[in-house]
Amino acid sequence: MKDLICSEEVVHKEVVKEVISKLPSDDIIYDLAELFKVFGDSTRAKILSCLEISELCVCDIANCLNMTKSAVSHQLRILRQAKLVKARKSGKEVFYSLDDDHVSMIFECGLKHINE
Amino acid sequence: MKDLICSEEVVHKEVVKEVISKLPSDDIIYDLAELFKVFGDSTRAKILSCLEISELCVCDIANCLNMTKSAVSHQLRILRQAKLVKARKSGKEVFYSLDDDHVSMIFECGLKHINE
DNA sequence: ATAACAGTTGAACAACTATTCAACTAAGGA
DNA sequence: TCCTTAGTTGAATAGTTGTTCAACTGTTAT
Repeated sequence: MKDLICSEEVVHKEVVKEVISKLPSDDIIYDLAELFKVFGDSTRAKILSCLEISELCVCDIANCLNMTKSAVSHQLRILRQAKLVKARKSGKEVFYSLDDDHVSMIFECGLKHINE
Repeated sequence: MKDLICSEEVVHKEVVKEVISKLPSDDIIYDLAELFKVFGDSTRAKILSCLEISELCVCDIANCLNMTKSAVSHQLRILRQAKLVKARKSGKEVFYSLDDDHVSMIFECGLKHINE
């Protein structure tokens, strides 16, 4: 990991120093990236879209997406760990719903960018 | 891909039908996931954070992150393709900056979720 | 011209991730 | 009690992805 020479000009050194001092902490950036990584899979994005419409059990989600319950369950675990969905057990079934309203907000932000 | 039996109850069938009809198109969800995937890597998140502070050349970004120019350049290509950053050539150097203000908005949304 | 530097690019490799499969738990109905 | 269904889980596999390395282009300075 060298190759970091860049120009030895003072201007560059000072800009770099300034940027580094203003940068958010590594932890925050890492957490942010981890959060967006969860949104960054179309299966999970689809699951979240479903849950924006209605609370659903695993089987119904699987039917909506034409996927196996197992595949859906694996993704739900990731969404649960990210605190994006919550589970409610009722008899044999487990109903999932969005854990807070940030999900819709984040989707909205993304859509604004996509629609130029 | 079977295993989709779920209960044969009418209620379930109707909910699934309703959700499917209200779901955004596959294309939109795919594009959304692709966008968030770009944010979902801490190197790229860091680069974007740097550019939120100041326009920077590749070498300076590499110095800020303590990475090689090559690694940074690869990530900048991804950010360019996602239309999140734009490039301006000046002599030997290429200066990068944020392409629009959605980047900051999306970061803000993410932070709100992280801070519970 | 030639040397030095900024940046890009493609191939290779290692690390990660999503889906499948099979085995399992738990709850309800016969 | 036994069978069926809903859901979860771990291991395996196939596909994806980030970094490194080496080679390359283009610009500036000597």
